[in-house]
Amino acid sequence: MKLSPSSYVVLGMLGLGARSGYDVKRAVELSTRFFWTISPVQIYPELRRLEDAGLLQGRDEPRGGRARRVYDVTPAGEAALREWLMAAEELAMEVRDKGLLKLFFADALEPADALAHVRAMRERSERMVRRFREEIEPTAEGVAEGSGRRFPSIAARFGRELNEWIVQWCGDLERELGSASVVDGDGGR
Amino acid sequence: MKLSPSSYVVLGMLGLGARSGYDVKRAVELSTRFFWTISPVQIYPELRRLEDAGLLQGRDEPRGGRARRVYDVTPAGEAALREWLMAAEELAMEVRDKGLLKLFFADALEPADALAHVRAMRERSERMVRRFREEIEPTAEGVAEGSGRRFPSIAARFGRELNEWIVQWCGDLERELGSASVVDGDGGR
DNA sequence: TAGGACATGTAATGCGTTACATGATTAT
DNA sequence: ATAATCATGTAACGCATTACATGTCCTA
Repeated sequence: MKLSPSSYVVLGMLGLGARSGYDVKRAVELSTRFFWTISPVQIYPELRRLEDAGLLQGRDEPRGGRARRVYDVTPAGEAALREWLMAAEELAMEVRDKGLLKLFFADALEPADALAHVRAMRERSERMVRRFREEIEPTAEGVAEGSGRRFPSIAARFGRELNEWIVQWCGDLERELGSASVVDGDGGR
Repeated sequence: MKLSPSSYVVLGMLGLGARSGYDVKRAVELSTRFFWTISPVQIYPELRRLEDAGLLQGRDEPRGGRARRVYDVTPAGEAALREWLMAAEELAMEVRDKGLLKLFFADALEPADALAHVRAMRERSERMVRRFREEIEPTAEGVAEGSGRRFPSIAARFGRELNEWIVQWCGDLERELGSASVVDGDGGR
């Protein structure tokens, strides 16, 4: 029985206090989404698999007439999570960024259009910074105050500061491209 | 006929001077790989599709007895690339980073192990910085000197500087975590 | 009383990877 | 002679998304 990183997202979220599949879904939307997306539909089958493997203990706990199944992490589940966290494996970071991809090919555009594209990239990260500030970091800090878990908040800080860095970088590039009416031989700093 | 971003990677690489599928494969490995991976196997069917759509013109050009098919971008292909580059669409950046994911759940670890994990993340980005410096940026600068195309080099600079930023960030976090944990003293073992 | 959040799924599809497969040319 | 690189694929599989589907509870 091999678990994927997505399995550990589900397992880990239950460890952080989520009880139902729906809790996991909401928690993911406010946190790991930004560095590990899983779609809502795969959460429920994953919960079943983890229960079959003995890493979760589930029971039905309907809210009124509404079906609902809640889970607890078993000692075996906690051990499996820790084992995965400590495993020395490739930590490969994969990025799929249409913005950067288009930037790469931007020589096919007029300079003004290339500049507009960099501006769009900057604005995208500005929106992300706001999103982190207003939603994600406050939620993560709530977790820290409630349970003493500090790393969700640290990961959120990474997300915000990364996007702040991108905003800065795009701003610099905009100035570089804007002032490059004259052909320069110097590649920059 | 809808083209995916991966289609435009192939189309764009031919626009940047690649001639065969194999050329595209090598170019991707040294450039877009880091923000848009496509696996070698999907390049060849993609070339056929683009040719069927009239965006490429291919012809067989064997090297000795070795089969080889080379492609030229048609005017329709150039137009399609420009149109995609200018399209106002979501530039969604997706990141799949096991390192960050594990950091998010690192409260389940002993402080010393969490610190070791941040160190591993830093070392990963240090390797990436070297990779960019030694392979990717020189290649991209070769393109710039050869053809005047500057954006591949700008994208490479983004990759290096981003990883430099991550190295910095992880270093800061290591100091923050190191000074907080009075418990372990094996930092210099 | 209607809309949104809660709660959980199924079915079909597509995308991409892994593993496998072939064979020629060039450098050592 | 052998390894590495050039060059191009096929087949099977699995993961993940999209679209669809169902029904309850709460709030304005």
